[in-house]
Amino acid sequence: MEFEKKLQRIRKVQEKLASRIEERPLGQESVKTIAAVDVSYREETARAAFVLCSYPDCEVMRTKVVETEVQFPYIPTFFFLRETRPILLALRGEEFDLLLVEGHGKAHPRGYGLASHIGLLLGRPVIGVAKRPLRGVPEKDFRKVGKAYVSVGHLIDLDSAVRLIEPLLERGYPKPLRLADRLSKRGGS
DNA sequence: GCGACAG
DNA sequence: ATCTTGTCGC
Repeated sequence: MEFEKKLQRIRKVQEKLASRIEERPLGQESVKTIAAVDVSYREETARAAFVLCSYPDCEVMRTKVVETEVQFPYIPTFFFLRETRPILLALRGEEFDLLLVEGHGKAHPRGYGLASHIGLLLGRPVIGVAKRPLRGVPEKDFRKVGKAYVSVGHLIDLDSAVRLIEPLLERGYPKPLRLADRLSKRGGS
């Protein structure tokens, strides 16, 4: 089956899974720890960094870096195919009240981006945070917070996501994600 | 040929 | 994301 045919099949899956995403308020009081994950690449190796911080103080409590073989190329709106594996590996055995993922959640053409997928798989609250918006996405599905485009991943609503992200802004971007980004590039190894 | 989008 | 020095622009 050719490439475009496979993508068409995956589009259907995304639309189906999107209906399982749960949006609901998440109070700041219930968040004591917040985690962030980001992935960098070097040849055919994906390196995922995990950072756990206290909330809202944002003191780093723990970090981790893992590496795995790249499984998929980057295809806009199918980003989750490329980063799900390395991210799940980095999150294995970790605990947190809320997770920040580098990439969109509901702010996606089919309402199902990487952050949505990770949230559904984990069954934990997740917020999608990206540096740029995707084309053709309803403005109501995301919010510009500082320099970041925030959207619902899973088990949280947009207003709660925005309120929870604001205290973490540093130079316009959530500190935990900046740390994860830096760690995935020049940490360990 | 046209258009071009998370990382 | 990654390749990469200096340079154009706010």
